[in-house]
Amino acid sequence: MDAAKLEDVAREAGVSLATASRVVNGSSRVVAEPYRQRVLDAAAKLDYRPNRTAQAVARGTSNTVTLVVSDISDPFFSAIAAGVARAASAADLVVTIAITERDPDKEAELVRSLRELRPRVMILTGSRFTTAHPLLEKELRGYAEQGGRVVVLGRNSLPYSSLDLRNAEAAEALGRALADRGYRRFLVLAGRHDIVTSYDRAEGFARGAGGEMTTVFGEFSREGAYRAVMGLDPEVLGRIDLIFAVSDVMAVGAIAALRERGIAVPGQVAVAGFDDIAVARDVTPPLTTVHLPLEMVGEAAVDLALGRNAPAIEWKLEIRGSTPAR
Amino acid sequence: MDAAKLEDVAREAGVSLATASRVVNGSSRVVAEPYRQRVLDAAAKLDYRPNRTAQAVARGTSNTVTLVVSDISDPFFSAIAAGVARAASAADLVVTIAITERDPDKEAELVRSLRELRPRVMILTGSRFTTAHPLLEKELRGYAEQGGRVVVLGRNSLPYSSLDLRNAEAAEALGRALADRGYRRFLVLAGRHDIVTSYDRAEGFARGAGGEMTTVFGEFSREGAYRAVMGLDPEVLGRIDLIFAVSDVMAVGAIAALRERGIAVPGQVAVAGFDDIAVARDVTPPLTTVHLPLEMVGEAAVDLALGRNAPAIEWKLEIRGSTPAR
DNA sequence: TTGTATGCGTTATCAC
DNA sequence: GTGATAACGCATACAA
Repeated sequence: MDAAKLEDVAREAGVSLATASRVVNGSSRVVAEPYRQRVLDAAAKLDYRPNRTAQAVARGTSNTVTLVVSDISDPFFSAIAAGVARAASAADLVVTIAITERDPDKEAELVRSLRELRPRVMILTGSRFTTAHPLLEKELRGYAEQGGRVVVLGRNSLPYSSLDLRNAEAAEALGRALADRGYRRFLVLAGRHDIVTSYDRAEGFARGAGGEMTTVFGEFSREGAYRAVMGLDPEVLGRIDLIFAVSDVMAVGAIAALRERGIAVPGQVAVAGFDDIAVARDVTPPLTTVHLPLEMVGEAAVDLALGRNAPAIEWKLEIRGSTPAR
Repeated sequence: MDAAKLEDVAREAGVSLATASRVVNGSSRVVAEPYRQRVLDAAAKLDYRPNRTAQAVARGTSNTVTLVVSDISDPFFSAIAAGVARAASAADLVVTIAITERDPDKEAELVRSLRELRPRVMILTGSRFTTAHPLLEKELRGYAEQGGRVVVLGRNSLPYSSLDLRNAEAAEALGRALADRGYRRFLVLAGRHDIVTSYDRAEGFARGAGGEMTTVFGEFSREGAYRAVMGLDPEVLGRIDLIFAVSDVMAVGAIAALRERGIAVPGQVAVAGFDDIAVARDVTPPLTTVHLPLEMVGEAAVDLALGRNAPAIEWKLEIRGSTPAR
């Protein structure tokens, strides 16, 4: 048995297709009460469900928000996704997700093919890169020209609504706080420097912390950080008193590597991260980090896309056991 | 400027709409080379992108897979989502996510409204309940009757493809292994007993472990477990030597509570979990658990939905530092 | 093999 | 206020 269509409802109610459409989609509110009730009854009786894809074609736009993330199993992104999902649900929007695997080319390709879905909104949360990407820019421009709303997370030079997490400012405050606690010789564990988020956090931290600063690069993931720290020269490790990883995920990898190398945390080397993902409180010692209200970030992204004014995103220092005063 | 439509491509190439359609969607492969090339050129020149929603209307079905999860920020679900996303991407399917917040009624309501999108596939990963849910069953039945493919994760009595994680079997093996290591007095930290997954794991564990068994119920989350353990009678805590939490997320909450209460882990009370989410290796001590290949589970769900035969899901014991031999 | 014509389920523009 | 009817963008019988 096929699904009941609007035509069936109209026939059952003894009204025209147009009238039936008016009452079930509630656009133009002008429908006389007796007719209105008959249509509603017919729809209920037939268990009518509108076909959203058909609506999208007729209206020229869908009720979809597309969320582009680097990796949905990364707690940073899944927390944001939770916020997007909640806000979208409240606005009666459907969320589609797409994974870039941290590949700028793949991201551009995704945006390109996702346009085919005619989403109302596209939210880009994967890290921005310092290098321009012509294809991405072209696709976004085309999408926006055709009425799509774009929201980009993080500092960027794209001409769309953007949600700045003020990474540099927060990292600077963290660096200052750790310097105040007596740390002097730092290792910054960064992602690639063409990742804006990584660059801003590393640079901000250095500015705030002062002192000696060594920078090491690794993949922007737990394993990348783990490998980077495992590969560190013992001489370097002996010289530093704190590792600042540009994300909690990386900090966790760094701690694992330090342990594996027999280096006491925070006794010999302290560790700090960024994001305050759930694990930050559950590792031992609890991780000093910068708290970001990630779910709220996701909600704010949807708000922005819908043209509402989004709440400001406020970061907050979380000084925990991984960086005792010394 | 509006997007180029198929009609524009056809006109530009000097062929009919039908011919243009045939070459760009690749269905019936029969199109003479010269025409074919002209259409391709025209499409490229106009930067033509098919309108997926219109295709969905015309074809009567979309290229969408809908993923229903309890909470996307829970690592269990986000790992599965990563697998679903990967497999879907490979099959040229788009993934939409929906969040139930662990509410059976909301789940049913979601399924109901998600049907409006006419997805090809619906994957239900939220935990099954032992109590029947008429609305959910009605919606799923209707969806399936209209050609939709349903895949349900976990043991269940729903008449659709299902992916059994063999929770009871694995939990039993874990219980046996821990008994072999000398543990005798157990506390099982379970979710509600009408959650099939929780019930199976608790029951299987008890069967394998033998010995004394106390069962405590909490919300199926980190906070729920934390609260449950914080509320535990000291006398009970003094009597047990191991807590088995039915998920790693709960185990982590339990460990936090034990620490807060000043109880040494694993010195006074050992802890074991289930799932082997990423954090399991990063907490201290590393968590003994049952490894599930969660991303593979997600991929297998898509395989099943597409009528391919999915690889078997193999669990594996991971005995770690949280349960030393005694 | 190609083109014509019709249909997919809705919305929206008209007259009435 | 209501009802024909033409879009919306594409797929596909059927005829040529």
